[in-house]
Amino acid sequence: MENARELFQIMTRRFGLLNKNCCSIGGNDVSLVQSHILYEVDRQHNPSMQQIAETLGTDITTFSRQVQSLIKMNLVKKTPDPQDRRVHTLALTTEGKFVATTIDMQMNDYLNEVFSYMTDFEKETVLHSVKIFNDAMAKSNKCCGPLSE
Amino acid sequence: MENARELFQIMTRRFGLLNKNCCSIGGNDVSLVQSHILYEVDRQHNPSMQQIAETLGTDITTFSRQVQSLIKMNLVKKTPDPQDRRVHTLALTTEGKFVATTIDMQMNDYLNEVFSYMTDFEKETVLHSVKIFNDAMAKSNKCCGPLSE
DNA sequence: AACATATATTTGCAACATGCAAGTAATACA
DNA sequence: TGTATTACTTGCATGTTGCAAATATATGTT
Repeated sequence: MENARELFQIMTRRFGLLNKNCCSIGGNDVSLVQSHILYEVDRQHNPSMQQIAETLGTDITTFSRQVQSLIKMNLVKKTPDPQDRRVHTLALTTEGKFVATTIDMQMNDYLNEVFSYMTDFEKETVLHSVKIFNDAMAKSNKCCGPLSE
Repeated sequence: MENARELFQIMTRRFGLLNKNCCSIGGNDVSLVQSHILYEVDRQHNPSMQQIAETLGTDITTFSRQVQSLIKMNLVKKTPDPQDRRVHTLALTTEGKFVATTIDMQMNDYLNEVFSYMTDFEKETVLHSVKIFNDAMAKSNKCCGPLSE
């Protein structure tokens, strides 16, 4: 387990598996993609469809349909922008906020469990490292564009 | 950007986007899932279908079909085990090895580019951190099982 | 040997996700 | 006014997914 790609490959796979499981809240069965949408809608302030789709690297047409599902599930609401009625801004409903918060808590619970196998110092080092790595990725131009933050 | 989940969410999303793009080698268009299969078949010694499917957390039926595609693309070969002819072991073809190696190189190139925005010390810290984190995840029982290594 | 049972893999099917091309609706600009 | 641009939605064709059921081989029991 020596090269960089190997380390990241394993990490992201495991993290992906985690995400896959832990997205059923109450009656709602939220897919991984949908949980990413909820996350970003929550994070950004009254984002437009385009903004979120671009952040997530999804085709806008696929995204449009995903949003339709989330609206049917009553987790997201879509409002035409009074300034420019072509754009539609997204927001979480009360239920959507609840679901997003619950997912967030579950993920943090899991991460804390993982951190419990480390010393406090290691935990801080890991968190700091991820931060450094994200910042570096954001600066990179070789791939994937800037993508928000 | 303060909580742990947030950091990991952003990181895995970006890394996922990266993976999405960089899997076209020569005439072969390899999907993300397929690149993970190539990676694991390469890593494990004459693995069975089940072994890889379980490592990757994919349903065996989906996996069976993915392998069929890879065989059609001439990247993987499947041999019935002489000891127990129910099990079929997987191996990369020469072309498959080439593709897997190329993907690996591309990913490492990208990672090195990302690392170029850090000091050497930071790079070492990040790699060490991912290693620690993977080990901790492997120990965790809350989710996702042990899953190889 | 004959039979039931267990295991490894494959196929049938139905649901869903994806992205391109083409459509609609609203704005901008000449 | 008319033409281009932008934001978003629908049609379609393709691909992925996983459950249930089928096949093929192995193992255990009588």
